[in-house]
Amino acid sequence: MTTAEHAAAVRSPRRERTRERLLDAALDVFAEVGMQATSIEAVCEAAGFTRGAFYSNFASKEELFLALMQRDAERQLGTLEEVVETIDADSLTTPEGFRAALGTVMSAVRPDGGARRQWCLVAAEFELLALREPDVATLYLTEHRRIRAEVGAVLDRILASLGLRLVIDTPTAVDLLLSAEDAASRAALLDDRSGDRAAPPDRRLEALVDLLLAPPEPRPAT
Amino acid sequence: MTTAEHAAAVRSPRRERTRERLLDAALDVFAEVGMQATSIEAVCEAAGFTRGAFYSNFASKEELFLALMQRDAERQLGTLEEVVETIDADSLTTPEGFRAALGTVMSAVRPDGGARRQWCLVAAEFELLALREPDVATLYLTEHRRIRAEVGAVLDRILASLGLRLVIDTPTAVDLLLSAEDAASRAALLDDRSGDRAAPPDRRLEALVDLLLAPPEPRPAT
DNA sequence: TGTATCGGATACATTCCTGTATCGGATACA
DNA sequence: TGTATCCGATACAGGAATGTATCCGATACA
Repeated sequence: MTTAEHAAAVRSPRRERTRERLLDAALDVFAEVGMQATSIEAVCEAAGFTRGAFYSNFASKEELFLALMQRDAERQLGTLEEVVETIDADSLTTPEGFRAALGTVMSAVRPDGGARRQWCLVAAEFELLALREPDVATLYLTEHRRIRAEVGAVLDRILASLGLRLVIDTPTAVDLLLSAEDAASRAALLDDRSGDRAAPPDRRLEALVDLLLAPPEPRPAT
Repeated sequence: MTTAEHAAAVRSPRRERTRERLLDAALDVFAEVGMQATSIEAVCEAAGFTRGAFYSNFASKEELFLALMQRDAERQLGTLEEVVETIDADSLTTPEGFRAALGTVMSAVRPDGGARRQWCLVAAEFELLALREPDVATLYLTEHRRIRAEVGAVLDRILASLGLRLVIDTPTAVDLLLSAEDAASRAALLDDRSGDRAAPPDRRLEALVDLLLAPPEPRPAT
């Protein structure tokens, strides 16, 4: 603990490098076998260090995990802001533009490609940890509120430039969008993992966007 | 392993009782500290047994966990069917009736009260396990498909008796409803855990129902 | 290039958990 | 009530991960 406080204070380039390597390795290993199931030893081995290096940088496995979450949250917010620039460049005039822009935003918030799986798994574990430990809960919440606020602001800007407003308030819409996105990502990974190649594509997000944007009147049954 | 296969075959009342007690204890402990973090020893202690009892009933901690998930899935489907009976008794003629009936269905699928927290935590861990191990994934998926199918059937019946149909297809609507419900539950637990008493109530589900049921035209910005 | 400091490696003691083999008491049935 | 069977308790051996104390080599700076 004293060691870790020391490490937090002193910032040498060498320290920073091994911290990064440890965090990268942790992401891999945590995603593969789960954070609870991974030993500190396993992370160190994956990073090419011994436990000595670990204990001179982190006090515990949980501290490492939280550091990882924080780092990646920063990165996400960064890419989100980058993407927002891109959107501003477009001239948004049609609902199609809205859909495209929203898709861009969502894919910025939730990474894709190989990192998507890792992100999904580790984020789920972060939430799980937050559901149990109050300290982690507040950390998790503040982080997520930042992202939700950012997405909400972007959404508002897009809508304003389109001259539209949604049926429901923006924060709730953002909640719905993000939770649908998360659920859809996990469902896709589940289908993939179960070897179910014939799984139907997930229509959740598109359907939700349709509902939010251009909802027709309910029709009598045919 | 041989022991467990034996146990699976033989069904004495005594065995059944200790199995139940072990499962109940497992639910408590798993929910409290997480399934990976709990030792078999801890479950046995909570159940008032020693590890000898455990190993004569289950082969591994994972087998125990899966048995628990299966038992509670059965129970959920059971209560869901009970609730469906209740709904049929009502005379559904108004959209308000729809909202009320849908609420009943949702609360049947996702238990409330003290069990809600436990269910949330353990279900999240189940999903996480499924995201990693293919066997668990197929198990998880078949189970969830049963529930989704059941909820979808109920939804269709309700809509038919109202003479309405939704803007989007029922399966997608069910997916949206269930994932919104799950996300809202978790968010509520998170707020609770972080001690955030001033957290605004979650409007996700209501908003989604509104969107699904009586969506007005998008309005120009004021 | 010499040197002091920093940081990762090594070794060790400790703790906890697991799985199995065996024992003894409870239970069900005549 | 007697008895055979079943099942949970006990004891033991082995393994694995943790945290710490210490050491030594690399790095940065004069």
